[in-house]
Amino acid sequence: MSTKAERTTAYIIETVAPVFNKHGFAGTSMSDLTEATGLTKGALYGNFENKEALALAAFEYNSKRLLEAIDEQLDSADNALDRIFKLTDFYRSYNEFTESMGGCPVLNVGVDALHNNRMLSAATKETIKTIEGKIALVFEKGVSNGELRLPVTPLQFAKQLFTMLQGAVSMATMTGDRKYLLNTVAYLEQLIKRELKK
Amino acid sequence: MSTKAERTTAYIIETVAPVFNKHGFAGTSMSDLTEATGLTKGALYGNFENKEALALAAFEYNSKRLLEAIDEQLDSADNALDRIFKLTDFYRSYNEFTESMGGCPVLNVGVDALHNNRMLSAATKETIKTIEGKIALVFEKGVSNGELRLPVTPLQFAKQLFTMLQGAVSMATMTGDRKYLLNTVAYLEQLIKRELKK
DNA sequence: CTCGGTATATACCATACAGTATATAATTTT
DNA sequence: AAAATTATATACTGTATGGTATATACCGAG
Repeated sequence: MSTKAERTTAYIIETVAPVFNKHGFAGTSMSDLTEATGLTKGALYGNFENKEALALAAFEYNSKRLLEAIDEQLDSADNALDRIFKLTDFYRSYNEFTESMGGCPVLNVGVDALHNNRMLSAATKETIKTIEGKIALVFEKGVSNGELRLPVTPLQFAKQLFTMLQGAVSMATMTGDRKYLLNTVAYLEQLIKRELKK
Repeated sequence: MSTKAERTTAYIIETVAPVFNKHGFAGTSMSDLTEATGLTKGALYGNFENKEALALAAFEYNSKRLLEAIDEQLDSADNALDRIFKLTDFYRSYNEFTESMGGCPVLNVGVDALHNNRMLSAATKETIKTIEGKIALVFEKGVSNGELRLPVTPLQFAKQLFTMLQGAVSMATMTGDRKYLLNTVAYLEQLIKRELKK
């Protein structure tokens, strides 16, 4: 079993993650975090070197949760097309899924950190690459086993798909209107059926 | 001619706009702004009530510039399809266009302000609505004069188009890779040609 | 159950923050 | 060009900031 200290560290990360994600790095103060956790600065600084390390751990936590959810979708079918459909369908309720994180970590941290924090910005770029890679892999297999055809390379198509999904995420986030997600996914599904099905 | 005071106010807004857009509301300090403008707090507070009023004026300035650029595209052809193509082509170099603003104001402020500033958040929502409306109007005319057909309502299609464009903007911004813009626009152009041309 | 180590709380530091009162300088108006 | 007005600079608040030193409480091993 995990030691008390480890559980405290984990508790801090979980609790702090949505706060950072919602209010950004500069918009989150250490006292916001003591308030959210019910702990004191001594506890926070005993477990993390500084504010940046905390923010990074918080993002990595959210990012990991997202990547695991995406993996779950992409592994829950036995053919490429259905895997992609699982993924697109997942995005229909993406807002609900990311609610406990304080919103989409890729979008929020990606935009917040860009001109403000090198490490956080690099971390979001890495997450984006990882997601695109995961999607591309599914397309690749689908092509190599003759299940589907692509107008461009698998990675290229994966990037295009993810871009459209992130567009919907971005619009749904900014406006608070989930329809952007629903409509985009509906469009993508018919596009995939029409263009990729062999 | 404009009075000196008016010119100072305008100068402050212009100078401050990219700073706010890059670093966000909480990430921008009043001393960042005195530094950027070469003026003192006295001057800033003489022209604006507080930091929030400054940030709002800065966003409105960037937003207006963007809306004018979009109008310019949508007015520079005599048929609906070419107007839309002007717009999509504009997004190929959207990163360059928004560089002097410190990035896309809709994306940056929309994400930054969401959980942090009601007025700024409302202002971005308004800008989004305006842009979608402008695009929808072009589609509407194109339909009513028999130039093109749409699978959904004009506003619905405009929203879908803008969502995809903003997705590319978002990805290009976060990764620093312009290809997201180029590829998305290329895709959109062939989509429009194939689906809307009557 | 007690001791040694570790984790958290408290109290504190220097600095930066948004904002203000007032003095001084610059611009309009007459 | 002087007077009246307005705009900017300076000097200053009180508070919040990230971070630290140290005291205290807690936990786990013996």
